[in-house]
Amino acid sequence: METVTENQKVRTVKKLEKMFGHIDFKNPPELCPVRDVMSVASDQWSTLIVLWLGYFPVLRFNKLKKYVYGISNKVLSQRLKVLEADGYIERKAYPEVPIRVEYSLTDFGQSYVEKLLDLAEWMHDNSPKVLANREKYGLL
Amino acid sequence: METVTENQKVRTVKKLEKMFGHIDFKNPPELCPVRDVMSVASDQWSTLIVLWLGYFPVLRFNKLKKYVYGISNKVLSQRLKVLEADGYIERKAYPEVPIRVEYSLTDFGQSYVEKLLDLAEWMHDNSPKVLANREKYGLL
DNA sequence: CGGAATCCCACGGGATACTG
DNA sequence: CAGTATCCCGTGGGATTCCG
Repeated sequence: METVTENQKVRTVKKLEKMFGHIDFKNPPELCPVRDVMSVASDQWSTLIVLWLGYFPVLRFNKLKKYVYGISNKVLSQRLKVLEADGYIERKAYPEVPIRVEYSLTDFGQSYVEKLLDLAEWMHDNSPKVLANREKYGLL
Repeated sequence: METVTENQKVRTVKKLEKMFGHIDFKNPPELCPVRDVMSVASDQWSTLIVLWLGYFPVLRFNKLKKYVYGISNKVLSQRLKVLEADGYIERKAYPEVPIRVEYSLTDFGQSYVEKLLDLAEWMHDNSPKVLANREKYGLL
């Protein structure tokens, strides 16, 4: 059970002040990190990909597809491209026959995984609570 | 610049082991917290809603719609319902005319915001790096 | 004011087949 | 093996209207 102190709340507000305080809603802000950057990396499939690459230091396309079960070829290669472009992962192709391609986290991606994993762990620990809520809510 | 030590990596793997280690890919796992719970709360619109409710202790529908600019009525009320069902937020309706409805974080939601904010801050701090990567990647 | 309802379209994304 | 290309479908979600 996590109790939230008033002090924590105040600190939270302060942080959010820095992130959101300056936004002018008349003129849509140029660029919002949460919208533009975080939404990409925190997409449902991308998070799974990144987490699995945090688990195994290096993975090939089809392994990844197996672990991130349910993902299609199209979406997987799409997400991999974006994650590479944004600097989270690295792609190494070996010109053998048949070709071999290895994906791994960059240092940047590794530090992202640490953060993401904090959240994932919290979700993991609290999912029973959420599911209980859901059910209770459904019964009303 | 964040350097990732080998020790950190090892701890990361250990955590992921606990979360993912037991999964059997032949039979799709019953329920995965990251897929089922996290994906809901970490949806792009939901994160923005939750963060704004961390900023302002209580918000009404139209205020929320203003802050989470770009969101439609439909999606906003949809997300609010889900967030309420999952226990992150609380909805209070005052039977005045015209009716007034106030949304706020539950204690549970507040503790979620703390976690989410950690990630958002990291994104905020690192978005320049990501955007630089993106551009460089685009030029190749 | 806070939504629910309706309509409608774009496009995200699944399945399959094909290629370097 | 690692994707790309194609096709096709479902639905998420935007705009608008209406109701309590």
